[in-house]
Amino acid sequence: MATITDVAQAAGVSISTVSYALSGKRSIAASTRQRIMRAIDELEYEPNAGARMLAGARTNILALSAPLGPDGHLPTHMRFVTSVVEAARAHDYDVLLLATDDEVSGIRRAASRSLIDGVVIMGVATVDERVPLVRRLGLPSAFIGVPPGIDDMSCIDLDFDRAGRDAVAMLADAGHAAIGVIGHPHSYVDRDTNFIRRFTHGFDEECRARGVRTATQWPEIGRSGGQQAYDLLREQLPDMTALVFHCNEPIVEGALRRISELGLSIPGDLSVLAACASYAADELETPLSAIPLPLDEMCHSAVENALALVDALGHPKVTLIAPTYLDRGSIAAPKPAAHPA
Amino acid sequence: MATITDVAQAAGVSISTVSYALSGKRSIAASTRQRIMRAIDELEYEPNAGARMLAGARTNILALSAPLGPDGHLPTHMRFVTSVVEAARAHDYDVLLLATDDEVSGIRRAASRSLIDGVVIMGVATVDERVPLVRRLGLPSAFIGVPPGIDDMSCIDLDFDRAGRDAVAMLADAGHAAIGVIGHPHSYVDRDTNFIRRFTHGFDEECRARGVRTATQWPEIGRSGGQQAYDLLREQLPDMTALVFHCNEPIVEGALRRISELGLSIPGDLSVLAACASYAADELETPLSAIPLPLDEMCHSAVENALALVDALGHPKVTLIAPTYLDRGSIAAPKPAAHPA
DNA sequence: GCGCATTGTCGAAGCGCTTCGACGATCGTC
DNA sequence: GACGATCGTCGAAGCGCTTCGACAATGCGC
Repeated sequence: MATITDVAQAAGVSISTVSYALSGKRSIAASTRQRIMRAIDELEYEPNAGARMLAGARTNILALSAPLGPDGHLPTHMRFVTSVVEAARAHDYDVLLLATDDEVSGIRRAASRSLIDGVVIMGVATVDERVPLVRRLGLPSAFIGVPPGIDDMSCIDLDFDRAGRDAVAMLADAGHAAIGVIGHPHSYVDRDTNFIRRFTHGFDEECRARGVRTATQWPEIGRSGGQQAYDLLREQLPDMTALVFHCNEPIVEGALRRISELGLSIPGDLSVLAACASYAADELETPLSAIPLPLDEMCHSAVENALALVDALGHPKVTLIAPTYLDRGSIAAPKPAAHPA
Repeated sequence: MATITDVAQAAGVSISTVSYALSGKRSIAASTRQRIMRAIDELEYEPNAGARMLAGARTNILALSAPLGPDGHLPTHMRFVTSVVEAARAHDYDVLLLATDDEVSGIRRAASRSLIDGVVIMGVATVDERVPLVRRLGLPSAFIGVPPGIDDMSCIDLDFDRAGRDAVAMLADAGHAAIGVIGHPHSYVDRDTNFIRRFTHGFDEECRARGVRTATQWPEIGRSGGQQAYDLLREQLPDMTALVFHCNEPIVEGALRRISELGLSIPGDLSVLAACASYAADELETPLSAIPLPLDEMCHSAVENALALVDALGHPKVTLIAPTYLDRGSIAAPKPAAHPA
């Protein structure tokens, strides 16, 4: 392993000159810089991480606090994790993965050891212990998700409220007067997960404003949960002509299967919208029109937010990403005066 | 942030005494040790990671090289990642996640910066560039998976060859003479993924030894791939009475759906075995008997292997975990002289 | 020409810890 | 009593880097 001293000797300068050439914090003559860079290439020099951390108080490591509970949706989780790693790499940052159940102790440990420059926090609960922790630590932090009532933190999220409204508007504009919702597993709801509340709030408000009748089922996890939820919805809302999925793909698949078993066609008999979909709604057996979850954009923004705070260039801000719409033909006007579902 | 100097002052000893009390590398009087530990508690001291790395050449970070290709199975991947993180935590190690496409540069970077003590490598291809890299770097490395012809590395894996043999034996013992296989997506096979070759080798050898006829389909990714694979298998092996899945759950689900559509019952008309299942085969619509992938055991062993090499306590070894069997009633004797599938 | 600002480079200090070498006190054996 | 081993603790060096303060040379404006 070549050290900075080796590079300095090879380039015929002092080690501080090498350090400045790398950091750009002082002017270096072009010819000197070239000599140094050549020496670095030839010696395959990589700065020692421990020395950099100790001397410069910058580690180039972000923690990702990504607790995976027993009911977590693995594909979505993995997508988030991967996207954060990619975004961090673009800034020469590595990601230390904190995936244990007790994420508070993970953050505390890594921060207290001065091992991380900042943290990206996902899986944000309504009352999230990580908020006061990072506040107390003064740790540059970026949330993927918005804990309610928090405005002194950097948060990025889809505008779930808007998404709920848009979902209703879209279906109401197509003529639907009775819209069912299959939501996330009730275990998420029991945990008072904030994004669900925001979506539901927007959805319900828009229904009220437009005189649309609605009912929601919070299913069990898994395909059978989706099937049962659809059956229950049909009882609750017998004239339902449109269905909104605000849940992940196993539930969606279960419900779609049930719809198919009942001989209902999409969108002929039932219009379907996948709202805030983290999955590829076009790869389902029936491709669904969707309001997609802008997962990559969220992750990239979260990393930018965290690094802005690390560099003291930014201040905490809450950013909501406007929902978009992907039309895959699963929405149409309801059949006249029929009771299709 | 309290430093070791603060602790030493509070305990009335030198900083080297504090260091020895923490490391246990020199004898410390019990009363002195107590004074020190009390000071550590009161000051909430955590050692500075950079200083430890620089002074002691031990980082307490393992890298996890976990490349996720475009056809990767996200749930399985996430399970592996989580399990490695958990295993590392048990040894007070954190995990640096290298999930970028070019995993060779990730390992090289982290090692060259002396940022990691070792690396756990998953997603092992038959010809894997990471093998010569870690060999050249002399980096303590543990593979989840066995690159063929490699015996100077620490590898842990299920004994896929044995699993293939056991699958045949189990079904042949129940009386099946024609067994179909739905394997992993052909894109995996195109990549010459070694665990598939080992499973297939054991499977085919055991079929030959027992005079069992067999055919294999390598489907497209996804549910429809599973459905098509099953249909093709029925054409290839019209008297097929048993089916082995050696693939992940979307394909399994697609094939199971097709089986159900054809009005076939499991195990009455068709015996089914999930081989090397990384998913919870008991949570499928039809719970399947399975040879499970011992994912957690593999990950924990890999971490142990890596740390043994870090501590220079172990030498590279290849360990194959014997397959186990979970009976969930999806295997029975074939119907006499019928052509059920 | 003089003074000030900029460019370019240097040596030294020090970040927080680990570990080496040393020393004093105590104990056990001859 | 003398010697060697062990226990217990210390101060100093140094790990590889960043950054401070300083200095010399050069360029520009008055």
